[in-house]
Amino acid sequence: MLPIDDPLQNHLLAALSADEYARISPHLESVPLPLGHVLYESGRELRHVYFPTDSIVSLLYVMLDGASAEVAVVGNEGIIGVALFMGGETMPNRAVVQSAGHAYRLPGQLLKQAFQDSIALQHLLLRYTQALLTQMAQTAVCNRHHSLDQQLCRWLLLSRDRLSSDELLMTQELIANMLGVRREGVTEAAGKLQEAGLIHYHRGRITVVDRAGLEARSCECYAVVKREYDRLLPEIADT
Amino acid sequence: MLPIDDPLQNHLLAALSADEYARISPHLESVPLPLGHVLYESGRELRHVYFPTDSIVSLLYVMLDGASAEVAVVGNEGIIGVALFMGGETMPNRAVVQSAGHAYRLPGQLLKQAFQDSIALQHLLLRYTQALLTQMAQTAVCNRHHSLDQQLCRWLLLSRDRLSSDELLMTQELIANMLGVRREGVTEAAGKLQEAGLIHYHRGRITVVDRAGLEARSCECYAVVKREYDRLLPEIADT
DNA sequence: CGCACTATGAGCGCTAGCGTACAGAACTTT
DNA sequence: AAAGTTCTGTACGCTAGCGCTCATAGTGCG
Repeated sequence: MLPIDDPLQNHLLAALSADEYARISPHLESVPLPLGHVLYESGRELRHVYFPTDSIVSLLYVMLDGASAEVAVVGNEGIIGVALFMGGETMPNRAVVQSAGHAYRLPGQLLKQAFQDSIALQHLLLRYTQALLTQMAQTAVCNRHHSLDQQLCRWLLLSRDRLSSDELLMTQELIANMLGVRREGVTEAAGKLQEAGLIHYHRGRITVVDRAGLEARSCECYAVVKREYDRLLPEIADT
Repeated sequence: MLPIDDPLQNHLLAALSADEYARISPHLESVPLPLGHVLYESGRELRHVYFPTDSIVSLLYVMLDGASAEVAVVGNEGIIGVALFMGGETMPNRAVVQSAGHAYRLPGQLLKQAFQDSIALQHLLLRYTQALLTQMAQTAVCNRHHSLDQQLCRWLLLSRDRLSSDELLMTQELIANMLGVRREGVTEAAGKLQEAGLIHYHRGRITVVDRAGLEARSCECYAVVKREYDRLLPEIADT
């Protein structure tokens, strides 16, 4: 059993060879990620990349009028800050902590260097980025075609997978912000799911009771994304 | 003035150094891309990558029930087949010709090799991929929050930019499929735009009359995406 | 214990876009 | 010229989700 806050809880870090890991591990720094904390602000310079361990971070776009929508979610399977090794340096999305926990961060320069020096790391990060690409594409599709009910199922499953726990600490208000819908809409949809015995929730604490039921009720988007993550990053498949 | 069908009409190819270009140009093969042609089918093996010159290709996800939604659009600023150098080999999106024209294709193996060998090419393609990432993210946001009117404006502008021509050959039916909406909805929205004097259309031929007007009527999504493309790929800025 | 705050529930009118059906107009083929 | 096909316009009832408002029930704190 790993300690509560171990870098290797992050699957990308865990997938590194002993050599690679030895090289960067001295520079890894543990940071607590409180709920709502903004890890990265749209368009800003990226100083560090973050490897979540037991936290979840949402990438969202915030519109001029303040409304927002999540475009992807990152947990211990991934990394925040792909723009660094992709060469763009910045990106137009905010990164917000959606489920409190921890992450390890690494100075951007070090990651860039490692990316150049190690083909294996490069391949790993690029495959992760492709998975992220798929997640974003599927979010677009889901936003277009699927009902709030279905989207909520997808979202709960994505969160559950990334925490490896059936208990999620998040209010309906927060979920509404992520999905870019009304809070009341989430209340209603969540009510139906509870009615159906798939989840149980109470004041900011959601428990997934029937995971298979959620999958059945979700749209295909969840499965498509999960399949791509599993295919592209076999080293992380566990849930 | 470039000849009608010159590889250098593709901005990525044009951005290569003389050396790099000399190395791959013997393997470039011109292919005509008729309207509706499926360049790549979801999940299939990728034999070639395609560099559009005077055509536009849509990446779309096709759902189990047959409904579809575009997740990104690629023209002469880009390349079809990022999954090859990203390491995933396949992706869950179909690539369909949305505006007829031509592209140059290159055997996948050759591109992979070139990607490994040339840092400059690598950086170029990764920056392009990041721009694509932004486009997908913004599509997700747009699908969530913006009206069909606004989305149509965005879409017309994206197409116009990629053709460098005010005349687009596409039916409302086609546009509806891309946007993932009803054909009647497009008829109505396009009617309003024509009413307002921004476009003129007639049986599959749309003319952008007032480009600035379209931008003003579009949501911020168009501008966000355009700004990122211009920033990440300065060598392509022309429109 | 009482008070303030936070999370959830519920109601109501409104609108965008859907599904469907049909009609006319323009272009193509014979 | 006639017939068929493709594209566009119009209409109508329907539903999901919005914006808003207010009520209730837990929770934490002085």
